[in-house]
Amino acid sequence: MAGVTLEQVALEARVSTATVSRIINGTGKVSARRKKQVMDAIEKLGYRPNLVAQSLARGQSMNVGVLTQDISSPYFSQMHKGIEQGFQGSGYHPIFVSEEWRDDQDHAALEVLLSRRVDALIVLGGYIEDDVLLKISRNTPMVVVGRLVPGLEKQCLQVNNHHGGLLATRHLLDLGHRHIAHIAGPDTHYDAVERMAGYMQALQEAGVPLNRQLVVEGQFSEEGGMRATEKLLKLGMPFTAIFACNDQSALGAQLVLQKKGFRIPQDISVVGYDDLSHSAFIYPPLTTVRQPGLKMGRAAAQCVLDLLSEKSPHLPAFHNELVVRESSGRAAGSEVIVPAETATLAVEAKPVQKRKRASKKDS
Amino acid sequence: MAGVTLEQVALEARVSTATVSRIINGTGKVSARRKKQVMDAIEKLGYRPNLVAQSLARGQSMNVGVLTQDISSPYFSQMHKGIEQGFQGSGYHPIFVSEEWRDDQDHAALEVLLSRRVDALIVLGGYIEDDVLLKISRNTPMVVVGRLVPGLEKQCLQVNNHHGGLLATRHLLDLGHRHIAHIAGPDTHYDAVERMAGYMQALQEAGVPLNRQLVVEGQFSEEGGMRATEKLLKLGMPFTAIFACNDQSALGAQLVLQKKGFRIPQDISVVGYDDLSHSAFIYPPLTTVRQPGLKMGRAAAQCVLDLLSEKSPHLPAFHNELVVRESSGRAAGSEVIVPAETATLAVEAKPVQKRKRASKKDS
DNA sequence: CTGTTAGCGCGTTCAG
DNA sequence: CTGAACGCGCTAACAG
Repeated sequence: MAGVTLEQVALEARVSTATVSRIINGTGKVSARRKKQVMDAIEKLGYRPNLVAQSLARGQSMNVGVLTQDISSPYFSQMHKGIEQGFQGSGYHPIFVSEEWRDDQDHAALEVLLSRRVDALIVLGGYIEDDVLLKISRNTPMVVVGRLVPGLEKQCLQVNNHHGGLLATRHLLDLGHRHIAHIAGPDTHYDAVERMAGYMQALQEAGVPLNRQLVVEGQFSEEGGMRATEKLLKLGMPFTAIFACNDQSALGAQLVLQKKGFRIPQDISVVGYDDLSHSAFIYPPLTTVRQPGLKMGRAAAQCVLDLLSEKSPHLPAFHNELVVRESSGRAAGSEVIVPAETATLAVEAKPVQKRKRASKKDS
Repeated sequence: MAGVTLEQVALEARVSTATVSRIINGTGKVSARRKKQVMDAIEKLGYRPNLVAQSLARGQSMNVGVLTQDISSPYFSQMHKGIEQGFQGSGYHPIFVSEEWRDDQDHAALEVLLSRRVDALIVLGGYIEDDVLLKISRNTPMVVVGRLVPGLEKQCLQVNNHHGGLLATRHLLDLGHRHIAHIAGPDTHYDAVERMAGYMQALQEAGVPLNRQLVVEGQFSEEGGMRATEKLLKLGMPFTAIFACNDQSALGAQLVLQKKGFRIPQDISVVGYDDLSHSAFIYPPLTTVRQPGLKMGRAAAQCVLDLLSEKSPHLPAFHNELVVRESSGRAAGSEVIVPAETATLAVEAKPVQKRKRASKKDS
C-alpha cells in the first residue's frame, strides 16, 4: 500500500502539508506561485492521494455498498452496470457483494460492507429482514431496489411487477389465448408473486377463470422452466400459451416445447419477463416484459448521491414495457371463444399431442 | 461513517485500547477474565472494527482490485463470481471496476483502484498497455487473466484458446464438414485471434484449404454474429458449418439461420465458444467449447492470496473442453469427401438455397 | 500479560 | 494566504 505521501510532496515543494492538501481539494485560497510549485512536485513524484487516509480523516469512505443476489446473474447484471455508471465521476464507487448463502444468520455480506464503512447502501432484493434494513438505514443512507420495506417507502425503487404481469397476460389474451399457463417464481420472491398476481388479475378482467393446475413453479431458472413445462405437458390440460415469470424460465420452456415438436408461436405462445440481453436473439425471439435494469441501476445510484448530498432523493417511476417479438402469436382457432372448463381432476386428460394445437380438443 | 470505537470499548471494559486490539486480532496473550470483559463490552456496544482505520494502520486495505471489461458481460460474470468465491473467508474483498471507455488515456478505472490502495490487482483482459501493467506489478501483486503480458508470465492465467479453436474445428471436421465458416472476433482480442489460429490449424491438419471468404468478423456480440452470418449467406459460398468465436455470436448466427429456414444441425452445424450459462438452453442447445470461468476466477483469487502471503503462486493449467450438444451434427452428404475448390471470386455463386443442404451443390 | 506511546496519511481548525 | 498542531480509529513496538 506504499506510495508517495502528502508530506513528501510538501517537502519537495517547500510548503506545508496543509497547503498541499488545500490545493488538492480546492479548499481555501492559495497563491498561484505555490500552487505551481506544488503541482510540479505532485507531477514529479507521481503523487496519488491515499483514499484510505482521506477516508479516515474525512469520515467518509467514498464507497457505496451494493448488496446483490448474485454477481453473475443475467438479471441483476444490468442493474449492476447501471449502478456503476450512475456513480461515474461522482467520486463514489460501488462495492458489490453477493448475498449468496441464505442460511447466514450473521449476514456476512452486510458485515463486509459495514466494516468497510460504506457511505451508503444499495440493496437489490434479497432476504435480509426488513427490520435489519430499517435499523441500518437509520445510520446509513439506503436505497432498496425491487422490494418494499415498510417504513422505507421513499427509498424503495420499484417497478410495478403486478402491472408487468398484467401486460404480459393481456397481450396473450388479446391474441385470443384462453388457456394460459403460468410458470411462477419462488413465492419467497416479492417480484414473482406480484407478476403472478398481475397474471391472475388479467385473467379475471377477461372473465377467464383461473386454472390452478396451469400454474407451476419454475424457480426463476432455465432448468426450473424446463421442469415446469414438462409438468404442464404431462398434465394433459390444454393450453395455448405460457407466461413465464422470467426470461430464464421462458427459455427453458421454449427449449422443452421445441424439443417436443411444438412450434412457437404457432402451437404455443411464450412470453417471458425481464428482457435479458440475449432474449432478443434466441429462436424465436422472445416476447417479454422489459425491466429497465440499466435505468433502475442508474436511478438507484443517483438517489444515493442525492441522499449523500442531503438533497431530497428523487426516485422516478419505472414502467415495465411489453416487448413483442416472435414467440407470441394468435391463438390457434382463436376465432372461437372457448368456454373455460371447470378445473376438475385431469383424469381423462392425455398428453397434449405433438404437432397439433394444444387447444384443438377444445374446439 | 460513525460507529463505536475501540476506545469506547476499552473504556467500557476498563482496559487499554491495546488489549482490546489484541483480543480482536488474536495478537498476544490476554487473560481470560479481561477477554470476557472485552467481549461483553463489544457485544454490549455493538462494536464493529473500522476497516478503514485498520487499513491505514496496517498498511493494507484488504481490497483487491479487479479490472474487468464489463461488469454485466455474460462472459466475464462467471469469472467475477469465481473471484468473489475465491476470496470468501480470506478477509479480502474484490472491488470491480469496468474499463468501459477505451479512449481513456488516463486509465480512470485503474486510478479508482490505485487510489483506494488495493493490495493486489486482477486484470481480466483489457486494453491497458503491457508496460503500464508491468510497472504497476512492481509495487502491487498482480494476476492477469486471459492475456499474456511479457515479463509477467508467471502471473498470467491462461486457457489455451488456440487449443479450443482446434477442438471446435476438429469436431466439425470429424463430423464430415469440409466447408466450415468462421465468425471471428475483433483482432484486438488476443483470445479471438488464438481461437481463429486454432481453427486454421485444424483445417490445415485435415488438409482442408482455408477459404478466407468464409472468415468474417462478428465482434463478439449477438448482433455481430447475425451480421456475419448474413454476410456469409450472401456470399453464396457453400458451407455446412459455422464455428463462431464465442457463444454470443453463435447465438446470433443460429437466429439468422433459423429465420432463413435452415435447420440446425441438419442443414448447418454451429459451434460456439465459452459455454455461457444459457447456451445449454437455447434451441438447439449449443455445442461449444467450455471456458471454465468459475474455476479460473477462483484460481486467480487463490493466486492473489498466495502472492499476498508470499507463497509461491500456483496457477493451474486450464483446459478448454468441448461440450457437444445438439447444434452440431454430421455434414449432409459427408460420405463424399468434397475436394476443396480454389477460393476464387464468388461471382457465379447464388444465395444458398433455403431448406436445402448448403453443400448440396458440391456433390 | 498489560498499558503507554508513537505513528499510518491526510483534513482541518487555529493562530499568525 | 500559510503553517503548526491535533485528531480520525487502530496497530505495533516498547516498557513495565
